[in-house]
Amino acid sequence: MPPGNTGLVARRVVPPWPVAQDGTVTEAPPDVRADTRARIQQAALELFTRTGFEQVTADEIADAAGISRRTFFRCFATKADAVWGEFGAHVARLEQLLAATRDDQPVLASICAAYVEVNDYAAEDLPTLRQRMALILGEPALQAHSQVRYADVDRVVAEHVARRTGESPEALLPRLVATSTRAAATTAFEVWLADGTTTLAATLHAAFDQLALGFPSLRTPPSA
Amino acid sequence: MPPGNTGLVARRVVPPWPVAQDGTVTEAPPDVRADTRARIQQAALELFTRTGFEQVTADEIADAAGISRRTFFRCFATKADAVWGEFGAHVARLEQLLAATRDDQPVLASICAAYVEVNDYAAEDLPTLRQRMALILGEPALQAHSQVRYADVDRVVAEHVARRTGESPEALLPRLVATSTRAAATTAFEVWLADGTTTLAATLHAAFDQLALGFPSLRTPPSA
DNA sequence: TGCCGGGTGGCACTGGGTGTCACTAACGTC
DNA sequence: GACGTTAGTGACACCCAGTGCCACCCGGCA
Repeated sequence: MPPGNTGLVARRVVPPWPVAQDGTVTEAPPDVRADTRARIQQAALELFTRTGFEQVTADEIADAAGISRRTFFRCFATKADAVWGEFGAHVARLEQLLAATRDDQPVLASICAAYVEVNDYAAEDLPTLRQRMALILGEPALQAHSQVRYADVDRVVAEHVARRTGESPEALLPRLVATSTRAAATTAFEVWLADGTTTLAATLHAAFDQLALGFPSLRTPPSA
Repeated sequence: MPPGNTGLVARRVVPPWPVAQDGTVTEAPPDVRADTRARIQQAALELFTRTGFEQVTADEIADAAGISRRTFFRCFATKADAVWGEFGAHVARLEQLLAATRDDQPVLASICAAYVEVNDYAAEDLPTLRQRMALILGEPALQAHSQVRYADVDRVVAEHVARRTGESPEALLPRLVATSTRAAATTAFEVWLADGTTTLAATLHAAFDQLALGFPSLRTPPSA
């Protein structure tokens, strides 16, 4: 991912097969599909951020990425999916982390640690992450779509809780832990985005602490 | 709202202006728009439940409701909106209930009580509620759309918490309480729907208790 | 050389949603 | 009673997301 490419994305001039950013031609395209996917993602993120998700048509993204509209929809089932990087891989990683959890740790702590680790991005990737999350949390259409993606996360977390407690993944507690921890995670993301001075990890921990302690600061009514 | 009309909805035979279910013509239509809205809702709910949300076209709903496609989209901005009854009124009522809360009650208890009261349906309305919620929680497209509607709920709850704690509605705690209580509410709905033996109110209370106590059953690790 | 298979582009089609215009039924006014 | 006004409506054209289909191109392989 070339940094310093904040300007225009390649437009139509991109040759059919991958040329590295410095201009050298990679002789044997290792994975054509992955390269186009990446180019499309970059173009889409750029356009969405500049103009707004609804205002950008699939044709415009395709043009900017130097491919056809049809190819765009072959790489991403939905306009919205172009924003979600390799989210499936993230969910898989979350699942692995949860599976590797030691049983002597409280369940909520395990989940928190897994969330923190999955969202532990390198410093140079943070700008892209902010861009992505600002879109997902800000654009109504993407906010709606997110529910479908998060359903996978919830399923994974609920299954983990169910394993730990011996209940069914369909029972109240596992589901509730899954949905409320995800609520905590997304809220932490929102606050982190809006704030800008704190770490994502710190905000996640703060949110999970509140949740795990049952919102202690709310426990005592003003008791006038 | 005429009960006992579980059969087919009016199809095309409906005259341009309102005829009561028994056939008598109401001379002066009291509120044409509200009547068409109700007819559309009923037709949409019926068709969606029978065939699936994605499979039903706006034309089919319009036909079933005896109006034109254009009129359908004038009454409901979206196919999905036809499922959400008068949700705006529910949010407004939730807001009133929260505003009327006594300050000597713990915040979470107030929110729980408000949720329970807003969702306190008469026995004869429960079937429709189940139908509606089964669609919203089951159909991916509606599940996605729900996020947008719930954003209003979250805003209302966050503002209430902010008032009670003196924080900004944009701060972590108010947002977190809003999103996680909503998570609790929707999870309770899911479990209530799937179960069928419990009360919605009881399930809501159970979920809120877990949340308010910080998931006590998870607190102690197996401590082998 | 011919065959095969994957990535692609072009094209037509469905369906959600919108803007516009014309029609009609109330309603009030002169 | 003729007139303008207004709200609800239907018809039509349009944009755009997404899909199915087919033809093409190109690298690999017998």
